[in-house]
Amino acid sequence: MSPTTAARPRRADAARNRELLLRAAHAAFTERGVTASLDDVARAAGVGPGTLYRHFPTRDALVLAVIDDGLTDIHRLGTELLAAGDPLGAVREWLRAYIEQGAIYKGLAATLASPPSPADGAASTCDQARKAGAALIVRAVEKGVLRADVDPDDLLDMAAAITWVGEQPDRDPARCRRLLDVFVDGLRAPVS
Amino acid sequence: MSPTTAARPRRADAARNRELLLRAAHAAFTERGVTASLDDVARAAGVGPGTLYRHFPTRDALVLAVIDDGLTDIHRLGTELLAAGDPLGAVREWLRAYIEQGAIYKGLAATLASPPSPADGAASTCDQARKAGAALIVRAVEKGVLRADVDPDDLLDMAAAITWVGEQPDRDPARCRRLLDVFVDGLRAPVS
DNA sequence: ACCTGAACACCGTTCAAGT
DNA sequence: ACCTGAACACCGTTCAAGT
Repeated sequence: MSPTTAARPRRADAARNRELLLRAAHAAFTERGVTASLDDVARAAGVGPGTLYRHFPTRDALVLAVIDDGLTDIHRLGTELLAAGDPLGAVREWLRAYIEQGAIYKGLAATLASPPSPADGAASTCDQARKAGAALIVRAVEKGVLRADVDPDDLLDMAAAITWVGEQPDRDPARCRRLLDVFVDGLRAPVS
Repeated sequence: MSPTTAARPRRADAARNRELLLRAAHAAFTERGVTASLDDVARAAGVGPGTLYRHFPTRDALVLAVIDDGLTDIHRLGTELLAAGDPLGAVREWLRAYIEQGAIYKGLAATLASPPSPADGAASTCDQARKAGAALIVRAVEKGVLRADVDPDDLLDMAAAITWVGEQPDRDPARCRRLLDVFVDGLRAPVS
């Protein structure tokens, strides 16, 4: 699926360069995190730095374009879970997927927490994904399985924050899963 | 109080340069966050870049030296709260202070969460502060006011993560306080 | 319409020369 | 023992020239 954050190039060579850049960026981000040198990315893609900037005017634009498919998956998962039952389990499962998505590149948590709004005013894929998660949280609160004082944005921020914890040195993925479980558990409505 | 992370210079001009660097770094970090240019810091202090590196071999060393007094305060607060009663309130108050300390410079959360261990093997001021907090958490668990599955390191990580949330664009301090309250509330032992 | 790559500014880090 | 500042490598970003 094509990202909503960047126009699809019309010329064949431009489309090809875009694809090469995305592949090179994925490799570089995987190895060195989202702060990887953009010069290196351009070199690995076999294009000049100017071409990279033409396709992706900011680092965040490149990062979000690279994970666009993943964010689409998160969005779809959210709508599917909303259609099914189990409001609390849905929140848990979606948050887990959101956190896992953030864990693929070091430094990604900040971009997920504050995705730059696209210039055209449309909602970015990241925004759409987060909205799907927020809808699940709202339902869980309305159904009375999450505490009434839970704010969807707060919960999304905390999920990104847990991803951030996983980016720190010497934290294993198990710690993030445990943090999420402990956290969601603490937000369950008391069975009064 | 002198930091444990760097040797105190013997010569008067060296001690003075160290002080000038700390002041300049504080100003730069306040304005631009902990990623402020070290060249700028050296220039503002009126010394060459080599002098900065001689006093503070890494950026983290400089950052931790600048906030050393603040960390000492956090440490002292921890020991005082441990001597007094109210195990749950003590944890809450200490975490609030820890989070506020992390909020003084943008980007500080990561350093607080993973302070580099000093070469001499001694505990850094940051380590000592965190240990004081961990002791409060352990007591609260033992007294049965926090859930038994709460791990001190997990809680310290979550506090740093909340600080990190506050570093993101468009999050006001009220959000961090609310996050901490919601979080600690969720970790309270059920009054069975 | 798009690409190239030189050019510029900036930054981190080291180190030879100095006092 | 400590300082200076030149030097080097690297990176982000722009833009004139090209196709």
